[in-house]
Amino acid sequence: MSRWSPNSRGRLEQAAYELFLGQGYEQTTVADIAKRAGLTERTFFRHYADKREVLFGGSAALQDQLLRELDRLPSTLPTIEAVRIAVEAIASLLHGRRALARERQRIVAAHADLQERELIKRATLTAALAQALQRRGVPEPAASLAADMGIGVFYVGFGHWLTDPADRELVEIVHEGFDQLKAVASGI
Amino acid sequence: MSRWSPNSRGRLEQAAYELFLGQGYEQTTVADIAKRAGLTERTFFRHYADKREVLFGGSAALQDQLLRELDRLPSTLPTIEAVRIAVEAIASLLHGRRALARERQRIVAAHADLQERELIKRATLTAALAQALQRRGVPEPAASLAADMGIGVFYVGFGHWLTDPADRELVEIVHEGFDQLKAVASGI
DNA sequence: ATGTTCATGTCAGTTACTGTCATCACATGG
DNA sequence: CCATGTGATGACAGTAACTGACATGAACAT
Repeated sequence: MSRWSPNSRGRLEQAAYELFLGQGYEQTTVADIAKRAGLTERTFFRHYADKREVLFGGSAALQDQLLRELDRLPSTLPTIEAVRIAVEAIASLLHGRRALARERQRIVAAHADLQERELIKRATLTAALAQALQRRGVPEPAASLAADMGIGVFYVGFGHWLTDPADRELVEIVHEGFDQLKAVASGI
Repeated sequence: MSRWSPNSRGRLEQAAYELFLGQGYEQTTVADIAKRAGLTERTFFRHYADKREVLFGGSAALQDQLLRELDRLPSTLPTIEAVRIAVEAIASLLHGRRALARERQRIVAAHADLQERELIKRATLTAALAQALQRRGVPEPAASLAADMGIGVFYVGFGHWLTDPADRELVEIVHEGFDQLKAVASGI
């Protein structure tokens, strides 16, 4: 058997969530998190570049899925349709995780430095999408605009998904978001 | 005469710029900055919430000017025109400071944590503008959209201003940016 | 067997940031 | 002219985020 318990990264993430929710983000030290995960502080920083990053482990998966989905699509598709399908793919990734997402949102909303991190993740995602669209042959500035709109629709929908009392699925909300976007853009 | 030399905040800012440019942002400690300004580290943190903030002293002035200019304008003006005039007002605030802005940009571009701060400043500015527009009677989501567009035009123009070899004034660039925005929005 | 790799531990160090109290020029009011 | 704030700064100790360097030992390859 292995020298160390498996999935140390996941254990760190889980420990962090438990402590952040139980005693607050600021009141939780990295040493606390590591201890609860049965590891040392030094090892935490081998898995996460800094304390905030433990709350953003999912964004890499999101970006991967977005780009992979885009690659699967025929390049004959209109740009906005390709973006819609790719964004809906990452929306479906969050299926059944609304409670978790809400808890995470509560933590992030309460701390300015976490919001900073969220903004740069969004900017990175947008830039990656814009670049992928350019690789598909979409010229500038259409690629950047389409990326902005697509990620914008995703985040707006995400906010609704978290706060709306009705529990519609995020994919649905995002789908309708694109309908509305088209309506606004065509001046209806 | 006064017990302390005047303008300690300004001295801290100047010292910070000199050191950041001379020996790099990371290599410069807050103690270094304070010492060069003839103050102590503790006093630095009384003027700036953290080390990064010393590079963002101007954004408060920007926001003030933006909102003040907007208040001066008659509410009969179309929303986009009001936004244009207010944004052009803050663009004129940077007149003659291009060299300084370029140096600052070089520092910010090289450090992810500074970019995070820049993004949240932009988001704050956008939110403040959207709120001011709502106070003028602009309904949602038009207020938020107009704010996004206005600040977007400003930042895109700012980027061109810094990188373009031709030295057109920022106000001009921003003015034309709004023209282009209108053209794109009306489907030309 | 033997060497290598790789995730982790250990430990010492730096630096950003905070709380608390002292100091003392200046203003203000009597 | 004296007493009494007030406000910006200094002094100092402390916490916690983050880093560099080296050690360890199970797993794995040869």
